[in-house]
Amino acid sequence: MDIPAKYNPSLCEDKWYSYWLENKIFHSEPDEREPYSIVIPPPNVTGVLHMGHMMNNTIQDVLVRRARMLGKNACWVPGTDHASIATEAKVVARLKEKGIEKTSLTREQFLEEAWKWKEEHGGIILEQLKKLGASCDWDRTKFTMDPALSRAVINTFVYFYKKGLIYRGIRMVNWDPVGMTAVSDEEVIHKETKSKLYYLRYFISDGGKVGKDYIIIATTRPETIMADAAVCINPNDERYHYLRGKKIFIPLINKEIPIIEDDYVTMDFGTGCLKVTPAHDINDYEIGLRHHLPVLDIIDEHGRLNEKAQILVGEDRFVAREKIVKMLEEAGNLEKIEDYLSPVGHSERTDAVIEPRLSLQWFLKMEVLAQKALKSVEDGKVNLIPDRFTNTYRHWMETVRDWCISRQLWWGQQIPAYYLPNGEFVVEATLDEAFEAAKKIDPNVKKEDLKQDEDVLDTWFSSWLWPISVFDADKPGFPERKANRDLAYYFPTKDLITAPDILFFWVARMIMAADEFMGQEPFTNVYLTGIVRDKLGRKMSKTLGNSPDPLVLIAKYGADAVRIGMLLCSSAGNDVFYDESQVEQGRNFCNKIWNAFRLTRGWEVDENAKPSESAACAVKWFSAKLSKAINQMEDHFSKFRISDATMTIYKLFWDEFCAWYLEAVKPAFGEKIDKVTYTKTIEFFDSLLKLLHPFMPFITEELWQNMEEREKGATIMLQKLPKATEYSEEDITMFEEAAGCVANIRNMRQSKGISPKEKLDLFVKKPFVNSMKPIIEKLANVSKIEEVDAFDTSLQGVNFMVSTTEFFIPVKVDTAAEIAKVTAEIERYTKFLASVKAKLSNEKFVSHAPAQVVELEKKKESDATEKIKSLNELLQRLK
RNA sequence: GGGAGCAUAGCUCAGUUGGUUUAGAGCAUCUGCCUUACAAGCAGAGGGUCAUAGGUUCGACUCCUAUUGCUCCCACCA
Repeated sequence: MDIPAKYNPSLCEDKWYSYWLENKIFHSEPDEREPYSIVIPPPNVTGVLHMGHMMNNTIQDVLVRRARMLGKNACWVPGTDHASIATEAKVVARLKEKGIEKTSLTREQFLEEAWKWKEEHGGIILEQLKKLGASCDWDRTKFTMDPALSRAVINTFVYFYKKGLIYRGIRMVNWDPVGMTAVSDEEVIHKETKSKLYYLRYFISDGGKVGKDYIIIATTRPETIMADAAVCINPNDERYHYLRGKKIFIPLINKEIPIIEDDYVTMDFGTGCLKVTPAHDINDYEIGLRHHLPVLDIIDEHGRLNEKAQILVGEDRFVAREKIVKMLEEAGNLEKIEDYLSPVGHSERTDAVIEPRLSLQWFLKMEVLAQKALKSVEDGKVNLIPDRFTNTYRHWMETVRDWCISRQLWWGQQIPAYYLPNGEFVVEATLDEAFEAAKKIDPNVKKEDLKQDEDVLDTWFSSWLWPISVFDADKPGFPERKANRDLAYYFPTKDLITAPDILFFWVARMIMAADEFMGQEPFTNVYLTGIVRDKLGRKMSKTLGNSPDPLVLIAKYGADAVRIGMLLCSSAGNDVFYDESQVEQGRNFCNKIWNAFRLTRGWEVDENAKPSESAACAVKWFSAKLSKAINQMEDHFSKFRISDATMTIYKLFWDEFCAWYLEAVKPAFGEKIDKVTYTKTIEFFDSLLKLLHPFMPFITEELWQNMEEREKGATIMLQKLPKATEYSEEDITMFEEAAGCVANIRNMRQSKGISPKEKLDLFVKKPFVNSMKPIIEKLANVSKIEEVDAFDTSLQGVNFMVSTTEFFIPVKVDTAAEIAKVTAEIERYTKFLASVKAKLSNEKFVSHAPAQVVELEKKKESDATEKIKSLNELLQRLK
């Protein structure tokens, strides 16, 4: 035998992946079969594979491969997301390393750099997915900034603008001073942050001069006092009624501002006095609107104080905070400082502290879109798995605010709004169309006078079209897509596998877009995977350095092992605690499969021999077991219980097929195996490999190809998954009884130090009806099974019971130990019997419980009574 | 502050309309085996008052209430 004893994944993974690619097995074209389509959640184009991707894509691959083997036309569309903020930040950083500032480049020059970066790094993550075995249709690989996809985005913008859902306005937005752009509410992460509450003295104006009296105002942001427009008190706060109509001075700059009254102020928080800074706080902005306060913006786009601040100009807001506190202290305006824990908004992408900032942005009205998207889920047209996410989904959809879709970046789809010299604008997909439209406003306008909006669109404004746009790429029209063959065939997709943290960012918005443009849901099931955490429960992250490199893992253990490791610990919606031992388990499993193959491969077949009795039994039993497992797996898959399905096939292969079946059919040393059993075994093995294939594509292909001579281009990938047949449950229970008997005998051998090689006699009390007796003989190494009415009391030996059948093996025993064991057994059963009897003597139980439950208890009673009786007899004999 | 979820063996989790469960699995642990497919293996064993306290019920891991601990989401008290 020339097969090595250990499976070496590196010898077959690349080989078979190339084979699949060469034979275009992942590629799908519409045909008469039922489609099964999945779109990949597009990873960031500049990203690298992390454990979350591994988990996510393994599950997708399992589903796709399974669908393919069920005879469906499976299509898994891969691609990447341009991720505007993240990518732009990386490009800016790279330029900086070269000593180039973004501001020194033109938009075109910058974009050239960005595309270069994309070409260099964009494919990395997809190449990594190939190592995992992902059976994506690579010919359909898309990028959210591909010309056709970008066109779709622009057309969508124009469409919503003309529908009146997109508007432009000055609003307080979440400003990311590092990314130098506005971000949407969803991109702001609130973190509990340790900060300080500063109590400042504001002196009351005495006829335009700084008076002697002061009030104390608590603030977390002393650096913004220069932008204060008023001090606000609650109208019901009698403590401050004396301030009505008075004015007050801002410390340091001595600017006089009014005292105003508003219900917004909480009397018992801080001092009950609130400094109102309309330009730098969303609430203050709203108070300002109510009281017509001036808005003074003293922080620039970098988060630094500008000249309007008068002091500390050019200082970063946090530096300014430190400095101004000192200045206030020196000036006698600082009362005290308290530690304070408060939620502070951070940018999802850059982690910068968000600065509320007034700016001119584009918004999409969400109310109606959200209502419809909520209905899709509530009506069950989209199933969230697990369904408890429906609650959070509903909450979000009911409280959603308008979506800020403009970003002050260059990397992305530029907003198709064109400004006329007079400040008016038109929204059209192209400059030519815009020119036509502009002429209607101003007949004298020249094309070159039109200036396109500088901003780009939020990345999610392109990814929400993903399940539509990936099929539409060869058609210029959007939303004119009726005639698109691929879209008509593959849309809607079936399942979406993604992480719960982008349920709102992405999933909800895809539902909105699909409803708007396709009039139906973009997918039926949304399977939300857990977040992969380390053993300590921390989220895997680059900064913590606790995320293993998936490629290193694959190199070390093999892709199949990594996949099994991920699958075994993945239950929907629950966080996943990753530990390398799971991958190790996967590797061991590969090895087990490999060695089972080596065994069958090494058998020599005797064409004329008849199957042994034990082999015949094993075949009968295993075919029943196989069918049962197939049914169980189908059930698990229908409920997205992927880890259970994995465990079902894992145990079927290892515990049933290897540990019992192969042992039962294995010919004695030096002997050949009969043809019938051999053929059956290979058939079973073939079925098992097919069932395993979606989980472990590489090793199964390798072994399947080696089982027999295959045609050119043949692959296990396209074989039909075995179907369950009618089977007898009795064959299974009979076998289990026999196996129980074998286990008892093995146990006895071990405790008595009897070698497995030593043949034993086995006596059993009549009647012993079991069709699997030969299994006992072979696997327990029993020379004969003799049925008797009563055991020979003159023989010393060991008794044991399986279910209610009594067995006896004559061997030398330690009588005292045996007595102790039996006594303990009797005690245990007596206790159990007592509890059953108590139940049965309870009239209420007998009258209320269903008949079959009562019957069951009665059976337990009689069984236990029986057992105690024979145990007592045994005890007598021992004595 | 509001909402959701979780708590079962050392670890990770099943337990699917409350009764075939005297609570299961995998891993880990321990014991014995280099048995001619596999020591990445084989054969066995031990290990849980199902977070706590009540309640409903003939019967509760399962349903209800409260408490404790953890996690996540949402939220403009300076």
